[in-house]
Amino acid sequence: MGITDMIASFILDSLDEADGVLELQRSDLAQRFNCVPSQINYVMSTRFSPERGYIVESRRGGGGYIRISRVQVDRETLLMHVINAIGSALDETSARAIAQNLVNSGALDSNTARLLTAATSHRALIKVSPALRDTVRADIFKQVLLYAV
Amino acid sequence: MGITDMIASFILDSLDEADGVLELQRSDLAQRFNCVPSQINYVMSTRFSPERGYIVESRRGGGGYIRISRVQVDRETLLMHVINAIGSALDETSARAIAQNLVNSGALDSNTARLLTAATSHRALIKVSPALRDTVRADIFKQVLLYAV
DNA sequence: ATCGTAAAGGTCAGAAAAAGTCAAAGATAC
DNA sequence: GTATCTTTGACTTTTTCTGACCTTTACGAT
Repeated sequence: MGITDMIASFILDSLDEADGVLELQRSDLAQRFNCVPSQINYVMSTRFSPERGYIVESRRGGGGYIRISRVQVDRETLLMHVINAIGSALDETSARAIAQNLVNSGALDSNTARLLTAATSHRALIKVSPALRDTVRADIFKQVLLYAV
Repeated sequence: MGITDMIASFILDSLDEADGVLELQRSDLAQRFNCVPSQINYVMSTRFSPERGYIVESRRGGGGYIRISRVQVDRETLLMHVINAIGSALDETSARAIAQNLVNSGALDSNTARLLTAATSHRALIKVSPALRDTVRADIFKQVLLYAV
């Protein structure tokens, strides 16, 4: 088993103990596993991505941290399907449609849907280059579903 | 938790007790937290800026003081003010702070704030080129606020 | 009134403490 | 063999903390 998987399983264990929310320091963790700090970033992006049902927040500077939270199982079941279905790009029309569907199926209240639609609207993303726009829209959409629903 | 956050939360508590207006002495506070006085200025400018909804006044010389007051305005005025104040770029830290402050002042419910924070998070915008990121964040933020009004 | 001094608070730049990025080198799997 | 996944480290950015030096104000002494 490589370092990445050891670190990942350590974090998984800690998450269990800590009831789903864990705050740690990148350099500590790196030291514990005897690897460079940037390895931790790799673990985060490959093992604790939103697609896998985790929220990762961090802060730099003195007293900085990395916080990992697991989304609730119930919610996970509810939303993972949608999040996975979205994939890596999402056009505006589909975004509206998905939001509307989530409202229809009771998974989203209509206010949230409205804001989600606003956040991923053409107007909000007008400055993003057209080539990237759908990708960014997908990221925002997924991030909001994970966090805010 | 670093000194800055301890001082900030001490002030927040005192503000609550004191009904929104608080007068204190820089050197006292510094002594209480065992730090240099200029640390207090740092706390003021990073945690109690007007952007975050506070007014800080002060006076030098004998009997000098620092007065911190929390501003209260009605929801729509506040939202519009914020929308206008945001300008064309917004970094992630400020976005979070503004959202939190809008919650504190009752202009946003915490669900909306979470959504807003998620939609404008670093992770949601990671694919946007760094040069554009703060601009796009500002656009999304304003767009969502407009629909939240 | 004026001046001097002590008692505040303000500024700014640099050091220190984190975390992030990215590309290249090394492994592994097929 | 080659494509994908890991590992590493040099460099960057953000945030906090500190101290040396500056400005403003109050209060007495003259």
